[in-house]
Amino acid sequence: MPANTREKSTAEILNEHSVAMSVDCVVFGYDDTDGDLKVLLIKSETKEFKDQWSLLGDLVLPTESLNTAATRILKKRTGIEKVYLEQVEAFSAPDRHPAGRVVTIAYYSLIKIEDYELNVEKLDLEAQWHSLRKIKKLAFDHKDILKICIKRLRRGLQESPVGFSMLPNKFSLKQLQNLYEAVLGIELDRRNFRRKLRNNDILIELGETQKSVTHRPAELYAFDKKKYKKLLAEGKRFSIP
Amino acid sequence: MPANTREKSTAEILNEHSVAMSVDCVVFGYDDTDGDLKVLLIKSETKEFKDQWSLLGDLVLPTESLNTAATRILKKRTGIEKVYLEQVEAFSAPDRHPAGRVVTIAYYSLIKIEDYELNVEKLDLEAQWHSLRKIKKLAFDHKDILKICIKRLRRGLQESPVGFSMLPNKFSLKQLQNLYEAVLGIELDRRNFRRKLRNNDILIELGETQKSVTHRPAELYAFDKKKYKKLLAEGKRFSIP
DNA sequence: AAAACTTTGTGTCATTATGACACATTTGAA
DNA sequence: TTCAAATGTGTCATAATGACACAAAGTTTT
Repeated sequence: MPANTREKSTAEILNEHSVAMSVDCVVFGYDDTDGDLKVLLIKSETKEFKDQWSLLGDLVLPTESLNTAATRILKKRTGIEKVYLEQVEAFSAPDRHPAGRVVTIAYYSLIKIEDYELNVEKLDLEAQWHSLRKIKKLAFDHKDILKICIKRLRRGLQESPVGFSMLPNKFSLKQLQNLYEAVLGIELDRRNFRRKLRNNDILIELGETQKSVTHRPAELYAFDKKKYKKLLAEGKRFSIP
Repeated sequence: MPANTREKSTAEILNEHSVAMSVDCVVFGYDDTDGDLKVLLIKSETKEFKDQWSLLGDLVLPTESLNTAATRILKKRTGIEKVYLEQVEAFSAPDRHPAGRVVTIAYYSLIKIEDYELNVEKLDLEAQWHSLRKIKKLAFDHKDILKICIKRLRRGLQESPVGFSMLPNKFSLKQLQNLYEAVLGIELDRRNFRRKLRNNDILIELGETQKSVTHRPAELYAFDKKKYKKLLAEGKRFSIP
């Protein structure tokens, strides 16, 4: 790709074209206690955005891939190693960072809030969950990034079974529906939702029921990866609604 | 995002984390004469990939956004200014470029082959069209990039009316169907395809017909942006099939 | 001039997916 | 025992889809 020149070496040219790169992660979690989709945020460490909340990000090291950087950031900020992670988009407005040129690659990631909470004390984690609908302003262009990431999450949720990454391993269909409603921002008919799930056949009924509820307890299910692969192998696609 | 430190300035830190960035464009065109989806390629200018074909790319300048870089590359390589352009994904394997660290952002772009051909002589353009199904090997990781871009194009084609960017302003439904079949790699039923188009109501019948064909001439249509906006405003989505 | 050829253009029908909706079931609490 | 508050299931009308056959408009051939 470098233009042909007589004077400069390729290495010099690369060096002259260098810019700082960062990775910013939108970490989604679903809180069934209040039915809100939440995002992990930290207080910005950049003085220009003092006291403002920001996404979880860091500069990319010169020798690591972007996925590695994203994984590293998530490990550092949540203590969790294996997370659902998806690259979303590069944000590159030349003036997006006050200290200089920084191109950032946005990722979104899905974790179980309970997994994070387990690590908070042990690892002295500082990120906090914020309800999506309450987030007004963020540092840098992080609000834009968040917006795009939500779009992507919505799409993902409708055409692949990613939602389970935000639920406990055992969950009720009601919880699953709540999650879909929270993310998509629409109401779903319980009966139609359940029918759809039944037709897709990607869940396994655990034979257990919800405990300590003051009404009829719900059946608990788990996502069955094998069933899902089988569905894909048959050329079918998971889709909601 | 930069870590807090006592010694180094933020500018220094950014500098130490700098890497070269490039933009690589997959330029798609549809050739109705042979029914093939094609891609513009040039001979690689990097000595390690001498005589190999490569995507249209360049290093990103320190002050331009990625979209600006992509537009600049397309202008230079095709002479066309207003093109359909979509950012796809960042490719960041640390060893993907032999001369050093270069993270590349892939774009795909749709143009009319005829528009390109109009400029070839005038601007002495060197890129050439290659049938997708004949491309075996490309420089760098460009084959991987191409693969991902095709996926994205397929998705785009099914859920938004982007195909028209690769057709002449006046086209027959047969041409449109050929394009869909070429891109998606599947056969479509003519009657069902036309019904779908009719239901989406985004075309305008021009009242003209195909000329100099040895059989019944086809009606010519144009894509109607207003109709499409109206469709979206009604909350409906364009989809094929 | 008529017949043959080639491709465009349209309609029907069975099947499947969707959206709207009502009632029975299971638990704990009163 | 009854009540309250959920979970869980079935039906029906409508819309979307896939499979399919025949008529229409040109050109070429005879």
